[in-house]
Amino acid sequence: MLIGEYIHTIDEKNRISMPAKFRKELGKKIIITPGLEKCLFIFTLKEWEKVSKKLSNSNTELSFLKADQRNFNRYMFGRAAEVEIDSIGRILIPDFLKDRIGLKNTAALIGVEDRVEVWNDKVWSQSQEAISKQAGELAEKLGNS
Amino acid sequence: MLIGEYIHTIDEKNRISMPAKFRKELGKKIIITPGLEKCLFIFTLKEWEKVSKKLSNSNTELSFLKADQRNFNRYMFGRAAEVEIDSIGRILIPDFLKDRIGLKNTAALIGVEDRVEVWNDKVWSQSQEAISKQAGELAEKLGNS
DNA sequence: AACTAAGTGGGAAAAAGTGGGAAATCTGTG
DNA sequence: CACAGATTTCCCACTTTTTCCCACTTAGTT
Repeated sequence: MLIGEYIHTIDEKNRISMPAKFRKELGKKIIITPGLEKCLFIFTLKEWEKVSKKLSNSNTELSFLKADQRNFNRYMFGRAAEVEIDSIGRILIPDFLKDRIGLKNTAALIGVEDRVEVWNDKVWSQSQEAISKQAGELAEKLGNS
Repeated sequence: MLIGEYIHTIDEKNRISMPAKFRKELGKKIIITPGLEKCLFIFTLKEWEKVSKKLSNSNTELSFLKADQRNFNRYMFGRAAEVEIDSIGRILIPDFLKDRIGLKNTAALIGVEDRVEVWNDKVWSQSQEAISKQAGELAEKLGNS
């Protein structure tokens, strides 16, 4: 399971090292896609298979949302990239994804169960502050559903 | 069952020793997460499995499609850490968790049935005073529900 | 007072993260 | 098609952080 928060730097060559604790689970190749909210999602190949299968199959359940579905899939698939992890655990983030979330020198790498999220570190800490305040509320809400 | 209150110091390397009475039950590895209210939760791996299963409904659907779910998972998983207990019973508290609850030199370790809570010792004693005053009231409330 | 167990502190080795050079590849131009 | 310049890839090296192990101190027990 991928958990925890790590702040790493992005060097001039656009490289960023994956936290050592994530490497075993991530394997050698990963899929990086634009995420929801201002972040990127990183999936293992295995997880990506699951995700893409579910996204494409959900037509059956969500047929009334077809146009939305198409657009969402364009969003997720169209900008996804397969990226290799180098011998010492670093990846290259494509420029178009970097720009999308305003990455500059440092990024926050967040393990969220079955994916890694990449955030501008400042945006991350701000959004966490906001979320921590709501956490109790959210917990109750999810607890009831 | 984990019970009791212990005040321990946190050294310059961010280490804190688990009370000897907790060690057998905690095992070799634990999960430490932000708690609700201003404390951290420490779970055994077994307990964490239960907790995380309840938190994510990733078996049934994609965990990232609902905004509330995303945010709560970021909070619970993103700021969790799997931590080993060293040969003499100490753990390392990640900085981002330490900061969150304002830990400095000493912490209160509280056994609460199936988890351990970590508090800033001063915050703990204050909140205890407050709670003891309400305890009777709280009991009635819970008895009625 | 000696012994044991629990908690605290610190040094040395190992690992993780960061930076940078050189070879290889790509791009565009004459 | 050859070449220069730029970009990418691969590898090595440095620095910082983490991990592992050992030793000291305190408190409670016999």
